[in-house]
Amino acid sequence: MRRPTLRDVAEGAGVHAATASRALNPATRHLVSRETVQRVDRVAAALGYRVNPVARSLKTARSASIGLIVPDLMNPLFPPIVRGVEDVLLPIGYNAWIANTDNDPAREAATVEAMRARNVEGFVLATARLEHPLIDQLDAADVPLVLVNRRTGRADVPSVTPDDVSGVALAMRHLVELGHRRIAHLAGPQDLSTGVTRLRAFRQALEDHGLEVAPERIVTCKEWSQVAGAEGAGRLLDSGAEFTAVLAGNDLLALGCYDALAQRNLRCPEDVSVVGFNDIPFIDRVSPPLTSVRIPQYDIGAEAARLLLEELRDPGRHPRSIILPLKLCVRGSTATVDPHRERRR
Amino acid sequence: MRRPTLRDVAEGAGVHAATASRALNPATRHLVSRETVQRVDRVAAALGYRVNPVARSLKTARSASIGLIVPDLMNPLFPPIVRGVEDVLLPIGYNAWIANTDNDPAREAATVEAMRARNVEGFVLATARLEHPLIDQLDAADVPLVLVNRRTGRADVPSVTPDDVSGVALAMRHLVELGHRRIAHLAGPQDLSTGVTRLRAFRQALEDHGLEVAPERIVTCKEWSQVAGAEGAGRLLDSGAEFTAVLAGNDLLALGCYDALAQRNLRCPEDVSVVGFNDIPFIDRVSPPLTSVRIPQYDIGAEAARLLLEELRDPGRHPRSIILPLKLCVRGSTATVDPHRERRR
DNA sequence: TTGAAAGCGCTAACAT
DNA sequence: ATGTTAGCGCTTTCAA
Repeated sequence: MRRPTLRDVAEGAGVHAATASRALNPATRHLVSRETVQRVDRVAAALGYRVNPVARSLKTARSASIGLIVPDLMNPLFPPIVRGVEDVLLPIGYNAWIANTDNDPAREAATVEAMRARNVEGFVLATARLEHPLIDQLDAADVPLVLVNRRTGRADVPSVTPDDVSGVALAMRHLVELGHRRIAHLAGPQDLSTGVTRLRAFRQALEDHGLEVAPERIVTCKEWSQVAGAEGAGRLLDSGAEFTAVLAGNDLLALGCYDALAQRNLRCPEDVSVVGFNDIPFIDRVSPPLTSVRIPQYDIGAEAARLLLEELRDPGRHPRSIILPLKLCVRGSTATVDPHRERRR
Repeated sequence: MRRPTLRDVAEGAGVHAATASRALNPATRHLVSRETVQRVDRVAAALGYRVNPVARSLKTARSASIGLIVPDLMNPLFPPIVRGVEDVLLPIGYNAWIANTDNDPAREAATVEAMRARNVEGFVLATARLEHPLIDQLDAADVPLVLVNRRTGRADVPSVTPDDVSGVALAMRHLVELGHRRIAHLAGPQDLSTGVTRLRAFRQALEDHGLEVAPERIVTCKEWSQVAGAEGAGRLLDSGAEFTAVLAGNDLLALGCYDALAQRNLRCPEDVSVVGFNDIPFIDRVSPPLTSVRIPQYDIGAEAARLLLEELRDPGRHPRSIILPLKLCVRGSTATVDPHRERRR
């Protein structure tokens, strides 16, 4: 009951293994006569033959699979991206091997190494930091690579990212239209492109609206998490800085901000308005309602997969990056604010 | 700049490749003299040698990796399970290849086949249905296997599951103590063990509390999703059945129930109380607050990984299954209910 | 159009 | 303690 090998098929069809190989491989099938192909196919089907991908991979140094590296599957932002990648790759016979790095560079390096050693043909990486030796190294080794959601500091690595600048502008316009004049920013990690870009766009938006850029209204969080958001918002609230609204770098930070407000018996949006970013699944169910900038997560994954496939098929091609448009999801009351109101102490 | 092979190391150390192989493999290192081991280690380090797992796998038919098959990564229940599995396996040098089946049996079969062909040594499966030919087949082929969260119809496949019966009992006791007497159940898919077990436990709990088991208060949902929950709750509400509380089969169904209630201008908990199951991440933030039964998702993953490792190390061993305890997370007002109140129409 | 032969990189049974 | 040899299952160049 051993799994049949190519030799078994070849013997059954009365041909040499090499011929059977050619007959079974769509790319070389044309080298074999019609009758032989049919005979081999029939025997293969009868025996239930399946090519051994390990042997094939040892020979060809390919694998019909790519690695998909995610920093944190518990962040609801990433599962839809995974799905987008899979939906493009699986139908054309590629496998996506998903791995979770838990934001740990060592774990990331180990996983990438393990996958490379297994001949994955490329990577979709959602873990990019601005300074990212591993990415530099992969790029230098000409490993096909597409970054999603975040970019690295270098411009020449292909990526698929949301249009954070426009997204922040949308969110800020919304707040300004509600009457807010003193707006704070709960910024994300400044070693990630998303954190930096959104902070920069925040400053730009203030200027565009003729508002003061007050450094004390900007607080940086160490990671994209609810806990870090609560900690950062706590610093902001306890600093005495004056503001009526907070633009959170993402939804998890916004949730943390909610925690910090509740802890200080401040109401939202009566005392402070909060706007989030990403519009993660289920965020439409939280209380108080959170207005958020929607990112096309599934499309980011799908586009990344397509970009990677292009790279695989045409290695010399000039690297491209894609920026996807965002839209604002307004939730909760849209009552305007007295711009002169003071935050309750 | 070719990746160094074992032969390169062997030549550099002046030994035969077989000796180098033995020296580098912890399991066979004792067969080689101390000096030779040192010399080989030094050369390997200098060259940056890494074993080629594809070649090793072709030879040994093993892979130091297992497959982790998840039905739907977008369901927040699963990422913590993934993490539990990884945290046990990675430190001992095993890789977990994660795959998402999107609840599609064909996709599941293809993924499992792809992984088996790559010599994964076992599976952690979170996709079990009660009737599940693929599981029967894997079990018949003696593929090491642990089911998580859900079980199949057969008792002899190892599994790690939550104690759904006790969980339902806790939830029902809570509702009864709040004064509810007519309690409905939004049941999950009846081809999954979780759906069936929770429904059965619901009936049992009614009897234990001396309450009537009214068939019109039980509605089955086709899948564990918010949409299916809204659809099921809609049927329940529109049927004219009388009830003051709903036990939802899981949190996603509970959220769907919220949608159905809101659509009909019914308030929660004033008109209908809802209790969920799983206590998924972020469910503590939804409005109105949802009481839910907490499942130790991370522990389920970790225990499953341990069970699988035992199977790998001791294949003949009698299969075990593990049931993990649950607890109730009460949220929102705990005001008691007039048992004679009528649901608003 | 097909066959022969070599080899991808490694391990393990056997021999020394 | 180390070397020899064979082979895991496949693809691919070369020859016929």
